[in-house]
Amino acid sequence: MPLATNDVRRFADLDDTDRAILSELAADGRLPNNALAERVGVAPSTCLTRTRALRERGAIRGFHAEVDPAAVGLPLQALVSVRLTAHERAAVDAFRARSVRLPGVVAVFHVAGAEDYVLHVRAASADALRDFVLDHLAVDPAVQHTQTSLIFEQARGMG
Amino acid sequence: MPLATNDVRRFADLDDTDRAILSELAADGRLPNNALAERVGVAPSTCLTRTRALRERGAIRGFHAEVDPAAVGLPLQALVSVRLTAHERAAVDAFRARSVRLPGVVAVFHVAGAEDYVLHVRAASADALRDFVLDHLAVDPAVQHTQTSLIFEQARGMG
DNA sequence: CATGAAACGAACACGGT
DNA sequence: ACCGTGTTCGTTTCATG
Repeated sequence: MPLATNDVRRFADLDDTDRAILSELAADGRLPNNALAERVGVAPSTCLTRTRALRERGAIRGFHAEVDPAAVGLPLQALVSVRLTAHERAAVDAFRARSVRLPGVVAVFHVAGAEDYVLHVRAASADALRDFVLDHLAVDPAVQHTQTSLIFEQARGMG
Repeated sequence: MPLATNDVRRFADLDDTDRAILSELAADGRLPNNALAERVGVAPSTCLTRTRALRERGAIRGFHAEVDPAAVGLPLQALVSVRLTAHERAAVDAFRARSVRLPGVVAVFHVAGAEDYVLHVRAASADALRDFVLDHLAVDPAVQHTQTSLIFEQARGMG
């Protein structure tokens, strides 16, 4: 089946007000609607309509709390580069589907270049990180090679 | 001065209810307090107290809208590995402080291993991505080498 | 398509258990 | 500490320009 991933209309008709709303909500996802309306310079009800439209268009994918990894007992983070044995579509898609469900996986990047995937993972300890790689990746016949880089520090940009 | 980065009390006294709240809010940051209370099995006022405490403890760092990069005109994403020329603390910290303020930077990871930093960046086009690397990284005397890997697809895990 | 007013529902502070 | 209640405030809908 053909994949219609090119939704051009997405950012074709994006107002200045829309961009302002996205920017404000990216910075503070719990900003009340009336406060948001005042910041972007429209009436609250108008702002609500805009925000709902952005949600339904897919411009806003969702709202999430940013949780301190250490608070949930996962103080360690790592980037794990993964090279697959085969590169057909089925094998690649299957690996992505599997990896996103693994415990501790924050994000999965399918990348171009020498490596196929980069996994952003959290772990409770160095042992747990090692176990994660060995038990879930190294044993996977689809995985040819992995390289784990511990994250010393992470900082968020502004997009 | 010594750096007190080991705040053990952070997850020393974390209730089962607290963990449930964090999990729910990570999945849906706009979940109303009374609905959240029902899901975790406490009274709304209790739930509000818990949530506020988690915020002030730093367990919840903030709330953010997840915005589709394509919607804001930045359809391309990449992971840029950066190796620095010097590895003294001052140089490393300075680079992090600079890189998080660069336009299009989503996240900055200071990693162990062959590379020093991995930058998660967004760009409007291949040209814009090239310009970003050349204008902001290649010209930086603190940067020895970079390697850019285009992101084909990104998926979020469940933590 | 944006606006204002009116009904609805949630957030917040208090006193009680 | 947790819970129920009342007040305050934000959200949502509808009618209108």
